[in-house]
This record gives sequence, structure tokens and C-alpha cells, in this order.
Amino acid sequence: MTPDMFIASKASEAIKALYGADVEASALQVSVTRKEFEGDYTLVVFPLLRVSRSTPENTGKAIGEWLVANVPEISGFNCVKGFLNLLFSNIYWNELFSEIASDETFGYLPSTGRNVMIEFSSPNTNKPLHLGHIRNNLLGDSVSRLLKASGNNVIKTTLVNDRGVHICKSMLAWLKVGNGATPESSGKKGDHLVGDMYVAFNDIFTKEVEELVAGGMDKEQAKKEAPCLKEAHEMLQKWEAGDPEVRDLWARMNKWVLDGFDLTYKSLGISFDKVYYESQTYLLGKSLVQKGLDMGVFVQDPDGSVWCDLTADGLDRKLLLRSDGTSVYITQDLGTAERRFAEYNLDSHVYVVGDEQNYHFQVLKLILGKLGFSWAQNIFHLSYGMVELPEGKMKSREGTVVDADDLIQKMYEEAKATSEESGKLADMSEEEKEKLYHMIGLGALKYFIIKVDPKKTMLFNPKESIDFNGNTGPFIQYTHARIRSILRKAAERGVEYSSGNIPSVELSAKEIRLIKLLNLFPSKVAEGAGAYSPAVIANYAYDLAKEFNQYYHETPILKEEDPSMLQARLVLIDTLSAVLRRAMGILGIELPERM
RNA sequence: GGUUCCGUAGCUCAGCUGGAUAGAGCAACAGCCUUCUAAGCUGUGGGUCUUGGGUUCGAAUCCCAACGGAAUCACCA
Repeated sequence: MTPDMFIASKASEAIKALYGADVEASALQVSVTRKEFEGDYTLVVFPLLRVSRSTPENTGKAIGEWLVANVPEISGFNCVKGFLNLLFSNIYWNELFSEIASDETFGYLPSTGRNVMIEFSSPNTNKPLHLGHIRNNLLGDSVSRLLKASGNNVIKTTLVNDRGVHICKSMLAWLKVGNGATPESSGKKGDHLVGDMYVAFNDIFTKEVEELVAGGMDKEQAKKEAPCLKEAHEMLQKWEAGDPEVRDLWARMNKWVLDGFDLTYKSLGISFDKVYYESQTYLLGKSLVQKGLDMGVFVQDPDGSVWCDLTADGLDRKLLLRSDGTSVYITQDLGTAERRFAEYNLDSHVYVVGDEQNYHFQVLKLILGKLGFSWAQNIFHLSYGMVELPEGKMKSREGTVVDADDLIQKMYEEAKATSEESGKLADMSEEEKEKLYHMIGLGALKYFIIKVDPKKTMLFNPKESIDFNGNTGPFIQYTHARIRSILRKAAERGVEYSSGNIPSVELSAKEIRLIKLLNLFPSKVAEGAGAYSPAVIANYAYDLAKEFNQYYHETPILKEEDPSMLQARLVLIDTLSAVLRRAMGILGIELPERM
């Protein structure tokens, strides 16, 4: 039982004994005592004045006296205004510490048996990944670890958008101006090569539109009439008809892109349990359209198009089937959702998709509900805000897009420069150093992205780049390396310690603070998972690291002469490093032994 | 116009299931390496928590409104 729950239940007993009133333990407010007051936990007595029929001071005093007299773990109290500050005995802290230290899986929540699918990344195969995708990938990856840590069976998945007119544009440009370039012949990463073709298409398009306008055509009209656009649409029709030449080129270019993505995923440390390709799923959902019509929740217009009327829900009419009988984006999403829930026996499904699609998911849930699927309410859209630059949004036209591969490379170089400057790693092998630079660069990038609340639009300033000091990934990595260094030194000196048998010692205030903080880990995991927000874990890990660094500076651990005290301290920091590893592990950030 | 989200220090962000004097980092300034790693620590300055109402013993936190910003409302995905 956590200390705050413990106090609440005991306080409930106290109230019963003192005032004869039944107050649920869950209704009592207990929090960690603020730094500037003396005490460990604080009970807010204001809400109890109704039952005590007394002043806040007297009520607090009465409850405090009862608790000290009847609860051995509570050793003292003081009451300031309406706040009853309670002190726990040293024995209590020793016991709690011992429990945490000996629990190898402390912080991981018991299994819920629930199957949760999480879809993220879902790239288009016409251009390389950029900073916005990085936020998506890191959020998806860390949330999946968070859900796993909180006891769920997690299935990570992605839906590759590998068909459509945007893909045909890249293909067309490659035929026109690609000169037969391949990743091998050009030395370019496949996704970048295809991305260049996509840009080339837009250049051709712009030029054609200008020519049409010069010929006297209206601009809007010209944008529809541009020959290359028509060609792209023809190509899409050929693709759908299974034209061998088109299909062949499509398969080739997609492979280039996907091989490129694999490299990026690999350097980000991201993987999937199941990959879906839109080219294989885009026809799903048509049977649901018929079902909806039969159920009377959809309507068919005279031109043959099918709609779902959501005006009663405060939304608009939503198209589900075009008049030519082809399906739209949401139709296949309805179909894939149905298939996934059935195939994987899912309890819930999380979609990590940008907030520009909030409306889409609102509609998706609503329609699935109307179709009678009870699991529709277990769909969660993890909506995240855009990553903006100081000048505003990233715009490919203006060349301000921050490329994922470039950014990862840049972070690596920064880490390398900073590490070399510090000169602490002279004796490390080149291989180890390379690994470490990558770990630090990636740690900085991941932490920078993850520590921000997903739903907020966040700002990335490329000029200032990502910091290695302060509330950052490298700070936490550095803290870990420091702890490991102390433990190595202790081992070199032949000091033995074991988390299984910790001597009971007189803990300092700072040590009690650390234990209190460690003890919060499971509730942070639960909180983070409940909100689908790994930022909770990131900020918690920072608090832990910060607290340790302060402790480090005022307590020379290895100077301790009392063997019991030394042992207890070593176990404490060892436990701290383990919890740090677990917390950062949830974020997908590795912690080094040295740095 | 409808819907959803955001607004906290010069900047980037925490805090939001109501609680004590609103916290970090960056930037600025002043200190601390003969000690277990200075990617660190300590201190100073910096705030009408967008504004106005309401609920409450108590509001950055909950409710309503206004203002400011973002996204979206396609026979695109």
C-alpha cells in the first residue's frame, strides 16, 4: 500500500473513533508535504470541519494525536492552518525502501490481460520522413512501451500508404526526368531519391500551370487541367487495373522507399509487430457500406453515392462511397478497424495520428457505433500537435522541412563533439564511442520530443538545436553514468552490497525524499498510461535525476565509514539507477554505464 | 459559422482528479573542480498563470463568457 493511501485509511479510522462519522478513505486528500514545511505527508482537514464541528487547528491536532497514539508507523505531526503534516518513523522508510529495492519489476503494473493495438508512423511512400513523423514515431513507440509496462498485451502496427495519386506523381516524374536513377546508381537513400522525384513532379506541374495561364486559362482551371496531373490520374487507373508495367515500377520504387524507411526506423530503434499496406487493404469496408444501408444508418443519393448523416450529432454529412462506386479513406478505415478487432481479439485500439485528423476520428468512432460495434468506444485517437519552426509550419515548397535522417545525423555529431570536448572517454574503443554518441544524440532528440504533452503544438528551433544541459535526455543519461561510476568504484574497493538484505539505518531527509520519489513510479506509470502520455514518465525521470544530483553534492557516499550506512546508500543509488533505466526504457532511451 | 485543442517567467516547457509562498530548464548575473564524473551544484533577478464573471473555506486547476492562436468541416489521404 502506498503511504498516501495508508494515511487516508488510518485517518478514516481516526475520524470514526473521534467523531463517529464514516468518511471514505478515498474521499480524503493526502499529498506529499511541501518542501518548506516539516513532515512527510499532509492531510487536508478543511473538508472534515463539517464532521468535527471544530476549527481547522483543533481538528488537525485531534486527528494527529490519535494517529501518533494508534499508528506505530506515524511518529509525529504538526498542524499549520488546515494542513496536518504527518511524520513517518524511520522504520517505516526502511521497510518501504527495502520493498522497492528488492522488487526487480517495481513500477511495472500487473497484467490486465487486455489486447491493445497501437497504430503509428503510417508513412506515405512518396517522400522521406521528417520531424513531424519523428514526433509520431516516438510517441507511438513510447506509448506502446508505456501500455506494456502497465500490463497490456500490445501489438504495434503501421499502415503504409503505398498507393494513390501521390505515389503515381513520384513514379511519373521518375519516368520523365529520373534518367533511370536507382539508389545504387545515385548513391541516394531510396526514400530520398523518390522524394526528389516527388519534388520534380511539382516543378513540372507548376511549369505546366504557368504555361496554361499564359495561354489565357483561369488559374484554378489550369491546376485541374495540367497534363502531368492527368497523366498521374491515368497512371492510378492503370495501377488499379493491374497494368503490369505500372505495377512493376510501383513495386520497384516502393521497395526503394521502404528500404530507406527501414534504415531510419532502425536508427530510431523502432519496430512493428505487424505491417499493413494500404494497397492490400484499400478495398476493405465496402461490405460495411452495404450493412449500413441495410441497417438504415446510411443513405444513398440518386447519383449512387453513399453518405452517413451526422447532422444530428452536430457534424456534417460524411461521404462513404463515391458516385462511381469507389471508396474513400474513411471507408477503408472502417473496414480495417473491424478486421483488426476481430483478428486480434482486441480490447482497444490506439491510433497515433496528428490533430489535423481529429474530425476524421470523431466521425470514425461515431459511424462504427452506429453500425452496432460495441468496441467503437474503445478506439482512442492519440492526437498530437504539429512541430513548428520559429517561422511557423514546415513547408516543403520553402525548403524548411527538417529531414529525419539529417536531424538524427546532426544529433549524433553534436553528441560526438560534446563528448570529445569533455575528454572523459579516452580509453574507450572506437566502437564503444560510436555506440555512445548515437545513444546520447538519440537520447537528446527523443527526450526533447517526448517530454512535451502530446496534444500541444511544439516548437523546434534548428538554429539553437537540441540542448544537452538541463532538463534533457543527456542530463538523465549523465546522472545514470555517475551512479554507475560510484558503484564501480565501490566494487573495486571490495565493498559488497545486496538489495536483498539492507541494514536498517538512520536515513537523512534527502534520502527519504529519494525514497518517496522512487515510490511514485508505479503511480506515474498508471497515470501516463491512463492519459496515453509518456511525457508524464519523462518529467518524472527528470525529477529523479535532479534529486539525485543534489543528493550527490551534499553526501559523499563512498566516504561513509559506517558499513551499514554505506551499504544502504549503495543499494539506494543502485535502486535509483534501476528505476531510471526502467523509466527511460519506457521512453525508448538507453542509459550508458559511462559518458 | 460548426466542432476540437491550446493560451503559465524574455524563450522552451512542467504543474491542471481544486489546497499552503505557482516550478524547472535555457538566456543574464555571482559563486563552486586537490574530493564518488562540472553534460553537474548553489545563489540573484525575472509572473496581474490572456481577460472578466461564477462555484468554493480555498481556483493556474472546475463552470460560463470574451479575446488571441492552431487544426478541421473535400466524390484528397
